Amino acid sequence: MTQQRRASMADVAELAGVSTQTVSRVANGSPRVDPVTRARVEAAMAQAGYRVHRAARALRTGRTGVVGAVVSTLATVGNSMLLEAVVDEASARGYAVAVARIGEGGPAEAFERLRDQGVDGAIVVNEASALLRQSELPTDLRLAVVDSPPDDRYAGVETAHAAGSAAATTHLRELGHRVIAHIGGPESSYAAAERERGWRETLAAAGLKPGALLRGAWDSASGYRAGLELLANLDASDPVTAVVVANDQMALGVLRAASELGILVPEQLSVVGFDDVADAANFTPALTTVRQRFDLLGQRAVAAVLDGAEAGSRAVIEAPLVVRGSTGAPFVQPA
Amino acid sequence: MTQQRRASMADVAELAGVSTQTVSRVANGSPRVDPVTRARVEAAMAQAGYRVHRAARALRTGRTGVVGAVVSTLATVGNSMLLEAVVDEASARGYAVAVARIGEGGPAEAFERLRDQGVDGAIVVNEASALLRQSELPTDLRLAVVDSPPDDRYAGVETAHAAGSAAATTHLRELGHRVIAHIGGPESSYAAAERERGWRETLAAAGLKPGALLRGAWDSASGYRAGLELLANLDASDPVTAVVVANDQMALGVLRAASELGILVPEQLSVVGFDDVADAANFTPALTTVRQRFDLLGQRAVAAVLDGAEAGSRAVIEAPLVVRGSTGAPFVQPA
DNA sequence: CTCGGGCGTGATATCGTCAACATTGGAGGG
DNA sequence: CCCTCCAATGTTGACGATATCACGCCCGAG
Repeated sequence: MTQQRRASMADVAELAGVSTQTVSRVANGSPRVDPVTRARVEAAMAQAGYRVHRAARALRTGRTGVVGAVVSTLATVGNSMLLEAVVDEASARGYAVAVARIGEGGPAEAFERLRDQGVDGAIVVNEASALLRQSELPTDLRLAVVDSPPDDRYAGVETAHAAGSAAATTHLRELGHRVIAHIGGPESSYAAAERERGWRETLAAAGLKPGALLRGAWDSASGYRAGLELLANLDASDPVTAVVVANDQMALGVLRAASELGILVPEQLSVVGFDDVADAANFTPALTTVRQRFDLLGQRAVAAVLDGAEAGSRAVIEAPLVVRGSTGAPFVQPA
Repeated sequence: MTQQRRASMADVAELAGVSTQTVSRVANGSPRVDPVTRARVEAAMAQAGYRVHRAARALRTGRTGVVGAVVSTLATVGNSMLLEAVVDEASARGYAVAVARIGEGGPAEAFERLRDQGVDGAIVVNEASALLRQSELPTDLRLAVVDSPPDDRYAGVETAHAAGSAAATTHLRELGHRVIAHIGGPESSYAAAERERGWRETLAAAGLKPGALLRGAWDSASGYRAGLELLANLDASDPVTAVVVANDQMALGVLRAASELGILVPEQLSVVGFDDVADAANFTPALTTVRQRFDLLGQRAVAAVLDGAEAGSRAVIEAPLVVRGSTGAPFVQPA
């Protein structure tokens, strides 16, 4: 099979005995084409192996059919899952996804690359809130930003962090826990702040004093360290019996810390995570956690960009609590 | 600031008092431009905020400046890290990366989307070997495939899986271990097969009989199950004292299994992983493992596509052993 | 002094598609 | 029966860049 020049509309038009304009109409699903003609054109397209030349179309229409995804790193599970969801949704809509990573040049450089590439819009993936503030946001680009504070320069999409965290806290309270601690994410993170708020406000509403508040950096090592610190003085007068952890990886670290200290989960300590990563059900014990619907987040983010959500709008994805084995009623010390 | 039409070469040309062709030459770094003229054109470009219209260029030249990345999932750390490296290297070369995920339609559909998009080449990320066999490979696309068997339809890039695994095995043997087991990855994986081979051949070369061989599915839960099975009959006549695990996540599961069974690592069992994920140094104990250089893999893969490596060529990235706390000399039972 | 050639630059045609307008033919109303 | 109108299709040109060729100019060799 010799490698031919790719077929153009002109080739198809000649094959089908119509004008290129009619081929164009068929290619774009215009209703103003006779069904018989349409069938003939479609047959010719198939025979010629025709496919639209997207660069030519982009040149003519000014739209490229590409959305950008701005990402700081793919090392965290959440970012990767979200990117995957964005790719899936964009693909389903016939769009391509171009990934731009925020590097040493900062977000401005990433946006620069995307604008250069001529994307039709861009999605900013997680944890870019701090970055966005210090940077010039492009005004000529449709922007959807995931998990960042409300801002009328872009359409926002976020998980119901506070509500999810509140559900976790309520779950613990209803089990009978009175001293509920929190291990949060980094201060720069909007998601972390919201999850902390859900915990704090739920306790306040129930008339309970908040337990200890520690912070980690999302990774399991920092969760482990925070866990050790939290559990160090368990024999105080008012010992913690439950902890809401801001993500699953840190919760894994807490489980390890408890295990090393000989503290039984959930008998002596109940632990709730956030994310519901793939392994969460396989932790020891299986982790009670708040599920993030990355698939929905990705869908809504893509929709916001492509369907033209207004800047300043917010879409919030619910985060259901998934109860597993790491939570239970507080252990009552035998008299 | 009113939103202007973006500047074209004609605008810049008029500003600088030259022809569009000269602007084009400056934009493309042609040497045949007088330095004075070049400076004038560059000033005009800056003033007009000019940037090349990539669709127009693509239409004329037939090259889009986009490389595709074909990926089955981003849920595994390795895939994500590799994608990140590919994005970085491609960006540095002025290329964009379009991500196509292998979905229900199989690899053919993913390639279809990329061809549709008009990419200049594509990189197939990890673990696609089984998929590739059953699928029509595009012949009109420059292809670099990571971690798949040699094939003269594409340029291959891979980690030195066997060598890395051999180094791990040798390390254990030199510590004095005689019964060294292996927990491998899925049978469909080329990387898993190579790592198993490194283990097996090293033992054979040393005149040792291979220990038990179990398999997992890369995730920590399957590593945990394999670990439990492996450690179930430790008091046999010839008990295993060390295990080479095919990746870090499964190694984490093994560590948990050992911990639950009260088996001390490394005193009673030495464990080696593969990957050197970010958390590996924070496992309990810190994990001895073989480091995968995803950054180099990504660079070489992009280079293979863009610099035109020949189909059938192979690039191999060395994988150094990182010794930490999970390996030690075998425990000698006191007489 | 003339001629060849390289260098910097410009003019023109073209890539494949689609928007806008033009054309055709037939149906339907007065 | 004619005129209007609309559906179906065609014609033309432009989107922005670059490949190609052509044009002066200057310099050095003969």
